[in-house]
Amino acid sequence: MSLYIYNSLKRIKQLFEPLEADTVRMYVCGPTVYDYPHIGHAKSYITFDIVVRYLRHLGYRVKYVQNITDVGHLLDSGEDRIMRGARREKVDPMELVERYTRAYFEAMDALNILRPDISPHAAAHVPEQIEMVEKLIAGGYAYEVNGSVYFDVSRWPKYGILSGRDVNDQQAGARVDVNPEKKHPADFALWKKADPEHLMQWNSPWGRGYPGWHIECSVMSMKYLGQTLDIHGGGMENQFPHHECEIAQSEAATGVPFVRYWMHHNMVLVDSVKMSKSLGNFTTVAEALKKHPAMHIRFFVLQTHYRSPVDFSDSVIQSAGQGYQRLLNTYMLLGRLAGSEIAEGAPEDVREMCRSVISAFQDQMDDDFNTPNAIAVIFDFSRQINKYITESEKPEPSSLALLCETYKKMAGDVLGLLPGRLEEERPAKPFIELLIEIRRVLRSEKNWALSDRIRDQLAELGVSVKDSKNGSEWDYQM
RNA sequence: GGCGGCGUAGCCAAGCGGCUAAGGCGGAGGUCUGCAAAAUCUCUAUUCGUCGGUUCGAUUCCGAUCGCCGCCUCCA
Repeated sequence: MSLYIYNSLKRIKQLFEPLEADTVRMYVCGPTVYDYPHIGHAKSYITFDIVVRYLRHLGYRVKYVQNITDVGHLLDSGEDRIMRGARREKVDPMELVERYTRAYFEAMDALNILRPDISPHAAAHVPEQIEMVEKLIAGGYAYEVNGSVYFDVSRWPKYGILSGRDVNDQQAGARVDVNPEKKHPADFALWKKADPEHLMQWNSPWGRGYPGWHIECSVMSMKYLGQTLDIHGGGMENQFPHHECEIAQSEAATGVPFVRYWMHHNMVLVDSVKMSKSLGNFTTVAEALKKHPAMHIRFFVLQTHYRSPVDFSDSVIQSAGQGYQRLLNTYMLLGRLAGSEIAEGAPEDVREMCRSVISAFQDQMDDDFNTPNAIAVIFDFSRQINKYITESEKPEPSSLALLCETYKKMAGDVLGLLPGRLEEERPAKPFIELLIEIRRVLRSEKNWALSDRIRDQLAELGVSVKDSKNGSEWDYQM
């Protein structure tokens, strides 16, 4: 089977074929760095992390660009988000940007989200944005009014192609007051005139000002990926107007298709209502990480398809965490048993089992990144492995190594759900092993009281001990 | 008003024309075990918001209806 992606532009799943055979050019709308990242960001970037990882797993060279918005993204009040943040924290706008860009990457790193290959800042690409605005004016697609430049939607009949809207059916001013400078309420700003007190402003052919929000994505994506992108991703709430505007301005400027596959993920809800900063009901990633291990959050997100909304609550993440722990236990068991064995020469029946599991896994991922089903495949695999290990007298070392490798490929490389190294830094290891050894003697003497006490106290210190006929296993608890 | 999405077991969640409606959590019982944990086995939706229609056949398609949610100038 081949990879099919749900293309929001066509509203169907389509066979994925990049423009250039082995390379995928992918752009995802990044954060506006004026506050701490929240779990909505987590869902978004986990979603596209999976896309990147899976495409790489399939052998593509993926060039992944994700912008950092640090200018021009306004609040409904018309205030620039960055300036609002800077005022709130009494720092320079660019200090604020630096602060929250770091916070953003720290949060994403914690969730095991691979960093983009390029993270361009909007404020660092103002000349390019001015250039594109000039091009649009020259082409007759934009007009200047009083130092601001607007895209003329009437000159672009295809406006609405992505969101399926007719601009004339929309409620002008539904949320933000209509700007009288515009010829049509649907026209959108490419360049905005700046008041003298506006902290972020640049010289332009139209006077001092700053770029509109949509233009940065067009400019930076095309600068680093070329005029036609294979994949452009983002949240559903940005489908209109943001992505619609990107298409209009990009295609008006270049005359070629801007994006071949549009991917939109669904929202995070809290008590069934959208979580957003404007509603004030958001949970930051840092807060969530205090309550839940990062992998539990990641697993929780991946147990829902990316085009479905996810209702965030502590109890559902805990439930997900229980399931995750089972998957992790199998992996740790395999890791311990396989040690440094190599998979070379594993018997045919085990090879066959791994082949069919990988194939089932890929079938699910090929179907528009169906991670819930892909995880179900791993649960089945986990059960098979546990049975194999308990039922065989002495499991084949090469088989164990192959199973471990296969497990890691799916759960680790593609889904990003496994710890990087099984043997973390363990300064306490020799001491724990000493206790385990003492406990072994106590148990052989049937001194249950003391051996149980050691087990209980180790548990309190974060070390779980599991006894079996063949001795005791221990591990750090997640 | 316009555009779009969603309603599947106690909870989370796949499936979207036809095998017994995946998987996870929780629950019940069994195996293993000094106990605990882990692991494993069995059971846990005659039914997919409601009502019609199309069809040999619908959770899946169409229509209506109820409920929930998102977007409509700049929220991941």
